[in-house]
Amino acid sequence: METTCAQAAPNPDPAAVARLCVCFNLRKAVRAVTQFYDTMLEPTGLRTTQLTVLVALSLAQRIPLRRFAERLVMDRTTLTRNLRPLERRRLVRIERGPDRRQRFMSLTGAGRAAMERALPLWQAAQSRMVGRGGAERWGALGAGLDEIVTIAQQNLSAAKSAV
Amino acid sequence: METTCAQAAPNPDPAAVARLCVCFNLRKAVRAVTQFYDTMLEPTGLRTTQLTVLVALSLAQRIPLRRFAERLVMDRTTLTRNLRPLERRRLVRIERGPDRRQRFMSLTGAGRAAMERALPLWQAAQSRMVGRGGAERWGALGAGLDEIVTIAQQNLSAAKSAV
DNA sequence: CCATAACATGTGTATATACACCTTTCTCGT
DNA sequence: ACGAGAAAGGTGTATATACACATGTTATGG
Repeated sequence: METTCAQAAPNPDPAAVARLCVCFNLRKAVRAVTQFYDTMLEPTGLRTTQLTVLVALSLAQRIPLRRFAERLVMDRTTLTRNLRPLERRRLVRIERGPDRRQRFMSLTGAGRAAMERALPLWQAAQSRMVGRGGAERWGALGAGLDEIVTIAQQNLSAAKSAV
Repeated sequence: METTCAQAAPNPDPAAVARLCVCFNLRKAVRAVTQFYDTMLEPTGLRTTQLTVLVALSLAQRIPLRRFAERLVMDRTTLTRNLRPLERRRLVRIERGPDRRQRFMSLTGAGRAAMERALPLWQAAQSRMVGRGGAERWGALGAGLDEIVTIAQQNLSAAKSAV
């Protein structure tokens, strides 16, 4: 037998919200993990965010800012600001293309060298996170995260177009 | 047959780093998810981070700052700054206790009301993320995130004590 | 009782993140 | 060829995050 209709949905229980919220749990995890990776990378003077920019850039030489931001699932203007410290340290180079609106980014020699120096420390941090035999378990989690990115992006554009 | 020993470990392949890095994948996911939740919560004037602070505070009235920060896996000083906008809007109250070093935080009536107004919107966002029948799959992911927090914290203190 | 350590918190600074708005440059229809 | 709109990017502002350092407060050993 069903409840007799027309009850207003009650607000969710705050304890359940705290336990179940996808966003909260992800943010909590990212705080813990970023602190650890950043500590491990500290001798290189690079943060994890900066290393990932260098790594992604090493895979896509001379890419315009907008496409690079999309690839990183990062707001365009966030990428602009994140490049600032790397540019100051001459690890990345930004040049105009023939279409003078576009800016093309690429790694400098110093940038590639800094990345190479940092990779062993990244490997150490990564190994301690995934541990022995963690490959399968982390594989599932990584796939879940990829899926989450897709769903969140679909939901976001649905929410925006449903003005 | 094994390789003849004594090769220096080669640097990891940048493509593998980008694909496998726990920190990078988490941060990417958190960007996408936070954007979606924040968009859904936009009518309330609260961000997801702020809502989670209100929710957590509703579960722990009059808690000192340090303990609250630990519970959220958040740096103490980060919490101080995150409280600022909520305090300005009179959603949380901060008072000294008998031990005059401590600050006790608690929700105001307005804070509780703002939380109650935001919860339905949070529920809508959450439902769209976990989807139909997503409970089990998200359950596994949530457990994985909890585990990641534990491992990252253990690794962090190990790294810090191993000066 | 006082000096010192331990403790709780705030501040200065730097990066990470994204929205709203603006400027510059290109494209395309007429 | 020109003007409207699209496209690429930057800036102003606000929050989120955390480390190094500074301040005030309590506990504690002599």
